Order: sequence, then C-alpha cells, then structure tokens
Amino acid sequence: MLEKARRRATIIDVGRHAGVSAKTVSRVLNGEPHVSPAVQQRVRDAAASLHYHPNMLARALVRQRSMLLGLVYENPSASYVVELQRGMLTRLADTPYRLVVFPIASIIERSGEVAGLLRSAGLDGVVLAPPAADDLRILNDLASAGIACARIGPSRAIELAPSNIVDDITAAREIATHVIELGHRTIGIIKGHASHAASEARTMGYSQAFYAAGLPMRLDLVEQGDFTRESGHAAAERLLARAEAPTAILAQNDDMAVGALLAARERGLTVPDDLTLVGFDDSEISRICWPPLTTVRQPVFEMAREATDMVIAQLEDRPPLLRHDHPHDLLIRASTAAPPRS
Amino acid sequence: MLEKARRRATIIDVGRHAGVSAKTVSRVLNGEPHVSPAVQQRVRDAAASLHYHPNMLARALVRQRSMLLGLVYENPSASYVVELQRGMLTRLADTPYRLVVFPIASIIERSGEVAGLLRSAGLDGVVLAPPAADDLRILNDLASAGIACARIGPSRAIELAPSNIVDDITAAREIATHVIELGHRTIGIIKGHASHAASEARTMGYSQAFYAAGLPMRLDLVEQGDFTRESGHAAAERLLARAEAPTAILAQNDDMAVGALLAARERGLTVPDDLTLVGFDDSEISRICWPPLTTVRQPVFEMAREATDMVIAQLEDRPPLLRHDHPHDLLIRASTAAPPRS
DNA sequence: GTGAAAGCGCTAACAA
DNA sequence: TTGTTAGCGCTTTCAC
Repeated sequence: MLEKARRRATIIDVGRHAGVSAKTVSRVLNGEPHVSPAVQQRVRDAAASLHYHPNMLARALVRQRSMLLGLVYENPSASYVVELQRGMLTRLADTPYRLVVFPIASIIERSGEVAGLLRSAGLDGVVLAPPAADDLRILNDLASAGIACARIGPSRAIELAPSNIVDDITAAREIATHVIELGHRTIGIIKGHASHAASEARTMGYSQAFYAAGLPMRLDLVEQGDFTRESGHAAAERLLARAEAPTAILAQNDDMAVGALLAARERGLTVPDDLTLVGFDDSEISRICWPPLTTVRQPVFEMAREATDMVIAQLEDRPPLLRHDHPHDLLIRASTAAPPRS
Repeated sequence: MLEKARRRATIIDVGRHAGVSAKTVSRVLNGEPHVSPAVQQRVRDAAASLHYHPNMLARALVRQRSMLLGLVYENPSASYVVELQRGMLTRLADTPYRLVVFPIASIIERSGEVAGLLRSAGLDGVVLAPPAADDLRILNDLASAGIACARIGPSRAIELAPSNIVDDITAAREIATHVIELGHRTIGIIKGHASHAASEARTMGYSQAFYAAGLPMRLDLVEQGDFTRESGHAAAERLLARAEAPTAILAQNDDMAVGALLAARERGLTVPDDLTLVGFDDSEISRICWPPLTTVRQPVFEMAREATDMVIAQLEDRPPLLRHDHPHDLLIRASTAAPPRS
C-alpha cells in the first residue's frame, strides 16, 4: 500500500529538531551567509530526516514572487505550440521557474479578460505569442498589473515591450519570388487568420514579389484560412475548383499547406508535378510530409527561448534586451517545381 | 506609454472603500451567504473601482490549495504531448485550475527527484503519462506528499492509483495479425524505449499473433528504438540491411514508423509495395505522411481528459473513478499490403 | 448579517 | 553568528 500523507514539516519543526530558530533554518535553506558550518549541517540533517520541503506558496506570498511564467497563445498549429514550449522550457531548465500554459480560444475577442486571467493566476511574467503579442490592451493591462512580458513576432508598437521579431514581409517576398522564378503565373494564396498581424505582413510580401515581377495581384485567388490544416484543405479545394485553377499555392503556414497537399492528393494532383505548394514556418510536419515542403524557417524555438530570457531579466532587475531581430531562411525542398506545360 | 504599475489593491482597501470589514469583502467575493444585497453591491462596486483582483498566492497559502495541476511526461513525440495537453486543458476550461508542464528528460533515472520537484512546485495534483505512470517510487512519494494523481497508460500496479488504460497487448496482437493475414512471414519489429512498460506489452501482443499463426518469434528481427523518429530510422536501416530483409515492419509508435518510412524511401523501397509498415498511436503524423500509416488509435485525448477529471474529483473529495478502460481501434490505411512476390 | 482576532509558512528588518 | 518581531493577503474561527 501507499504511505499515508502525513502533516508536512515546516521550517519551525526543522528548527526545533536542530535546536535553532526558524530564521536560521531559512538562512541555511536559502544559502545566505553568516551561518556556522556546524549549524548548517545540523539544519540540513534535520530537514532531511523530517522530509522537509519548502512550501512554495508561503515563500511566494512573502516574496511576492510565484516563480510562475505563462505562455499565452492561440491554438492553431500543434507543431508551432510545441516549439514555443520547447524554447521556453529550455531557458527555464535549472531555474526555479515553472511554465503555465494559457491557450486562449480567441484572444482578440477576449482581450479584456486575458490580463485579469493572468493576474489572478499570480504569474510573475508571460511570453506572448501571436496574436496576443500585438494586442495593445493586453500589453497595457500587463504593465499596470506589474507583470513582466516579452513578445514573439509582434508587428505593431515594437518599442512598447521587449520583442522578438522576424521580417515577415521580406520572408514572404522571398518565397513568392522563388515560385515566380520557377515560371508560375497563376498563383493562389491561402491567408492565415486575420487577427494575426503576420497574415497581413505575409500577404504584403507576396504582393511585393508579384509587383516586382510585373504580375498583377489576383485578389480573386486569395482565400481566407485560419492557420489550421482543415482551413488549408478547404481553401485549397476552393482554389483548385476554379475554372482557371492556380498552378501554385502560397500558404501562410505549414499546417495549411499540408491541408492543401491533402486536398491536391484527393483531386489526383501530384505535388510538385501538377501543383507547386509552399508553406511558412518550417514546422516539423513540413519535413515529415511527402513531398517535404518548401517553406520559410522561422526560428520559433530561439524566439521563445530569447523571449523567456527577456522576461527573466526583468524579474531579476537586469535590463532586458528590448528588441531581438531573428533571421529567417528560405528552405527550398521538394514541393516546388516549374508549372506543368499544358 | 504604458501605465505605471501601482500597488495592488487588497481586500482591506476594498473593505475600507465600501465601509465594511475585510471579512465581509471575502464573503462577497467567495459567494458566501448571509450578506445583505446592499452590502454586496457596495463591495462589488468598490472592488471594480479599485481594479481589485484577488491574490492567488495568499489564498493558496491559507487554503492549502495552489490550483495548479501538473503534467509529467517524457518528451518523445510532439503530437502525443499536444494531445495530452489538449485533453487536460479541455477538462480544465472554466475551472480555476491551471496547467503546469513538466517534461522530464529521463524519468526512470531521475525518479527520486521527480516527486520532490512536484512537491516544491506546490502542485495540488498531477497527471502521469508514461513512463512516469509506471514508476512506483513516484507514486509512493506523491501519496506521502499528499498530491493527488491519476495515470495514463500504466501497465503495472493498476490498483495503486487511478488509471486510464488501453489494452496494449490486444491492440498489438490485432495489428500484427492484420499484417500476418496479408501474407507476411518475415516481419521485423522496432521496439520503443525499454523504460516504457507499453513497449513490453506491445511486443507480447505481437508474439501472441505470431504464435497463433504458427510463426516463430524471430528475435533476430527485433530492433531497439526509443520512440523517436531518428531511432526508428536507424532501426529500420539495420533491419533492411539484413541478408534476409523483412517484408513488413511493426513499429511500436508512429514516429518510429515514419522514421522507418524515410529509411525505406532512401533505399528506394516503396511502401506498401515493397515494404509493409505499421505504427501505433494514430498520432497526427500517421495521417499526414505518405502513405498514411496503418496504426492503432489510442484515445490519448480522452485518457488525458479523464485522468484530469480523476484528479479533480480527489481534490473535491469526490470518490474518483479508480480505473477507466479505454477502447482502441485498428486503423487500416495505405501502408500495408501483401508482400511482393519475388 | 457583520466584525475582530488569529494564523497559513515563510522572510525582511532589526536586535542581540 | 543567531534570534525576535512583524508582516505578506487572505480565510477561518467565534463573537456580537
């Protein structure tokens, strides 16, 4: 059978056991100086024999520090979320901070509640992923609640809070240029959710590439998605059902591109022979699916790690980096080719 | 500019503002009876005008409840982890509980530390995914620390703590039987990490299927993996390099099967024409890769949701379900076919 | 219906 | 080098 839960030993119990005051125990446990080695040892022994573990809740109350950091995100792409978490957890390893996750269904609609939610959770700091990273209301509420924050991929008001940025416009222009240079002229676009500012930025990048190549921006070939695979599937179906179907599709993230890939497959189209397809993000599935997707690598992991560092810096009263520009990479893989000559 | 952080209003401030005592404020905020409607309204108004938010840390200390639930897992497969989190978060929506994630590098080696880690994090409860779910040491430490827990996919000591179970042996037998019935006789196996009890169980299921079909259990065709795609890739390479290469490979999860798929492709083999391949778990990539994998669906999402419910039941002093058996499904997709006639 | 006092387990400030 | 006192912000007695 399992042992019974017994009353938890407190710092006072340990002190009594070691024949010292509670404060001395506290000093030893927190590695403060000015405690004789002999007493230190007595305290440690007493703590061990009583199975003492500090009560984080009490410590948190008096120190005004919960050691809890939040991650706020909307829930579109599993691989994106995993990368965010990995980045934060990597920075948090061997620190006393813990990661609390806050997937918010619709951040824009609920932006008024979000800060209250984070505040009542007693967080010390948060990392804001899109689209929360662009929500000024949340930023403001966080500041007035005294919660440290850092942002990933904001597009607006960069100077307002520490930001990790990648140049979405340039990245989108580069991937669109690659497709145009392969010879495509009828090019469909699957946009991400409108509440993400990155969606606008990427569309602008595409349009710059079209303009530079002397191609018109065909608004009739722009379909709205929401960053989910399902939405990419549906959008691709609409595009491919056109009388004048595109020979290439630019999807604004990899999940939607994979959805488009499945849609193409269902119509008997082979990628890239019949249809060129590109994504965005270099998420794991872009490498796993077949063919692997031409995409743009966003250093999500590094941005999350860096954002976490920015938050911790604030909590430790070090001046945080206010802005970190991250590089992107155009990754040309097997999903792009010249258009079929029909 | 952002607003300045101002001192947080306390229950006493609200009381003063409303002309009542702190206790009355507490009563109103916690919905306790015996407060006149007029006073209730005054208190609510005062709280709103002072932007009062309860301090969870103080409440946690006095109530001995942090409202924090942990999820403990090792980090093999991203899609698996995401499903676990989704399941927990679904149950946690509209409750005051928060989710704290604990990816532990090597649970078996660090089993002694894990409970201490969870205890010092001040968790009220935890959901244990494999292989922590099978670690008696952790279970025991958790019980003696008075932390509620529930398990996902344990193979041992089922009665020791609330468990969510799928019948790995039967599931593995079914998928192996499917492969055998297609006509395969030389069948390779890629095992998962030995620390996961599910790995043993699945191997047993395979062996039952072999026995029932009158086939020998070929230990020379069993390769060790660790549930990662890379390990599946390496194991498949070893299998396919044999003089007598298998015509089918049973991988113990989908990630390893995808690794094997890539290995086969590199050797110029087509799945399923040249090689039949099956996975386990029905994780997202099993549907996205090409060909989609024949696999066994494990209701990871439902198990996580149910496990969370078991934990909450304990915290609310309701008797938790002690055991929940979940169904599995054999999903026959395009990665399995009759062996090539050579 | 409402309030005063005590205390959750810990640490900061000050004494000794 | 060590101990004492006073809280952190809230909830729990138990009075009124």
